[in-house]
Amino acid sequence: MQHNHKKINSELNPNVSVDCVIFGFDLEQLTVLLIDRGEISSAFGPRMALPGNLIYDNENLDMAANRVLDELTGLNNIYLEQVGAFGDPDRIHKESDREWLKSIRAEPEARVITVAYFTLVPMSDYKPQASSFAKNADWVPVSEIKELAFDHFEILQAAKEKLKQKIKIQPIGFNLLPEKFTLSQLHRLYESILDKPLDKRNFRRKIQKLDILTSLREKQRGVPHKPSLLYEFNEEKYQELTQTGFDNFGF
Amino acid sequence: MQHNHKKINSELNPNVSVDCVIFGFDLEQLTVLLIDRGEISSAFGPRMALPGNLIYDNENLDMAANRVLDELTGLNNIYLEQVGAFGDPDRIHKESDREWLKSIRAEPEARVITVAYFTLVPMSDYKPQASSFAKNADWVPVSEIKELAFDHFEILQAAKEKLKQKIKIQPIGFNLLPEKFTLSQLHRLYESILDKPLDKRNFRRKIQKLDILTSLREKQRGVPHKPSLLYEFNEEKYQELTQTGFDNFGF
DNA sequence: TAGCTTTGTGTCAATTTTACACTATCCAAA
DNA sequence: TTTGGATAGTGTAAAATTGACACAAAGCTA
Repeated sequence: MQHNHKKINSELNPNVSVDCVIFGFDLEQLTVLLIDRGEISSAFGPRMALPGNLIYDNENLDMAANRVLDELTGLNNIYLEQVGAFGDPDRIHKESDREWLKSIRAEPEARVITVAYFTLVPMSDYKPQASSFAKNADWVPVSEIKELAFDHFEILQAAKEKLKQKIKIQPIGFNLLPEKFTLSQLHRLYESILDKPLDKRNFRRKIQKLDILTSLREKQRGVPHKPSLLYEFNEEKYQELTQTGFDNFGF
Repeated sequence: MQHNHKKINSELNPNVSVDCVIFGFDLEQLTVLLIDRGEISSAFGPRMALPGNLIYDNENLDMAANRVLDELTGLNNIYLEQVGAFGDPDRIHKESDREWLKSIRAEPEARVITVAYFTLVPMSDYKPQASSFAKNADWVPVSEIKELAFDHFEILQAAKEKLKQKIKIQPIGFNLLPEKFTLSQLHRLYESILDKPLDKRNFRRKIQKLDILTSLREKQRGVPHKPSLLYEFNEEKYQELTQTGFDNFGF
């Protein structure tokens, strides 16, 4: 698959990269989009990594993050929020990482600081397509991730932390479910992100009070238990809310 | 443009800098530590800037921030927290900034992304001493700052925002007052940071409930009004609190 | 000693939080 | 067709928190 980007008249900046932590939700658990670097000749070490790469010298960081994400996974036009900068001098110098970098970078030994970004997307709308040096790109449950290339595991932890904070302040996470969803799914989503159990009744009460869900007259079908009512997310009310601002959405 | 990135100890990395937003409180208002770049030959433009400079190629970001802060202002050994990365390709290319950079940098035209840090310190404990390219270093009330060098004004805004968030989650700000302080001073501090009035009685109630203040048997002296009781900050209880974690300290 | 300035204090109503258990509905298997 | 398994859906009462609000006390100064 070919990507068509605006032509960029510049060279790569050997010292600065971006990495993207794209969270999704498979209705069971929180997932994150990873690329597979493939078998790394002689070395062992994690094959999986966050999608990321060097920036161009004349490109701003947000755009670089979007470009890199697109190049590696085919996801494009996504609002990304910064996690922070990671700049340990030897963050990319584990033996296996080094070996891999030699195969893809002009200056594999250069000091690189990276700026990490994150966001949430509805998994169903985004089917990753690996290209460039990504041998594969796919959603992986966060709970299954034990190690990643470079310092990407650390970056992932930081992104999770940001996410926890953010969900207490903004009703994100709705746009991460399919168009029609159940309150239980939303409930599970919040529990996945906050990583702790939430009382069912209290959760439902609180969410409903936000008044950003519209209940459809439609039920789940084909489930081997009492079917749930389906809900839709009300974008309009949501916009209203974020305008007014609300500090008070903690669990 | 040529970059030279051999791993020589103590070579400056031309593409990455750090900037520090050090907040203080003069018992009246929130202040921030700025350096004065002095008269910039022909150009006009803001003279004041956040203390910041390029990192060394083998130095991690946190240490770089501390080193640079020390070099420019004499403040050292301070815990700094990241604000984020700022990387607009022409963030340092206003005419007046350019001219100044020519006088202090080997590669004044290089693309530089900067990682900003912030913290709060008790002003009384830190007397800035300008050196290196800082002609002067001093505390300036945040409310008086209208413009700064480079994108530093934008960085300052972002740091203020972080600070607002942080103070709602952690009882910072105590260590920013003198050892003995009054509740009114603490009250004013919170109002300065949150940039809105807080009800006196409710504020006092809420703060006291935290149980991290010990009331001294001592009064203010020499004030032309009813003297206030003095309080001390109880570090022990504070540690306990941050352990337990508390989500619930909003105003 | 009168006046100015800031400190310090309490209550009530409204809202929010927390803890907690049982019935209803669907599917599948017997 | 009945039964069992699974999840959905629902209400209340006690406790804690929030928000609004006004006046006397203490020190200084003129």
